[in-house]
Amino acid sequence: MKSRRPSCTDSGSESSEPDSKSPEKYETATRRRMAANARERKRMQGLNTAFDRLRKVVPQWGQDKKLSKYETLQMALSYIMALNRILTDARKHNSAPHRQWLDLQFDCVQPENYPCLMRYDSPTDQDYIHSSFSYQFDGHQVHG
DNA sequence: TAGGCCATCTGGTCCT
DNA sequence: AGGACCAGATGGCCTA
Repeated sequence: MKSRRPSCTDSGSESSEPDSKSPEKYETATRRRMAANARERKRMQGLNTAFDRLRKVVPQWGQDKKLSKYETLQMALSYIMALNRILTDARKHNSAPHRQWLDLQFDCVQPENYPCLMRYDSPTDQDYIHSSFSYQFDGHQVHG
C-alpha cells in the first residue's frame, strides 16, 4: 500500500467545516465522507486487481518492467486485434497445412504458453507475430 | 530536477 | 438517502 496524503486525513473534510451546521450534522457528514472514501479506495483496488489480471493475460514482449495502466489497455487492444487477425487469416486459408498452422497459433496464445511467443522458429514467424501486434511501447501508439 | 505514474481525497452526477 | 462512478486536484515515489 502506498503512502497516503498526509494533508488529507480520513476524516477528510477540511472543507466541510462545522459552519452553521449542528455538531450532529457535521459528524454525520464526516462519517459519510469517510465511508465514501473507503468505498472509493475499495473500488479503485478492484479496478487495479482487474488491471493486474489483464496484465497477466497480455503478452509483454520481454519487458521486465510492469506495464502501466495505459500500456496495458493499449496492449490488450492490440492483442485482441492480433487474435482477430489470426482468425480472419485462418478463414482465408482453410487447407490442411494451414489448419496445423492455426492450431499452433492457438497454442501460442494460451497464457501458459506465452514463452513460445517469445521464441521464434523462423524470421517469418517473428515478422508475422510482430506485425500482428501493432502496439509499440516507445511511441504509445496503436495502428489499427 | 523534471516528468511519468500512481494512490487518495473530494465533490458532482446519476441511479436505485 | 445512499451507493457507484467519474474526473480533477494533490502529493509521493521512482527514474532518466
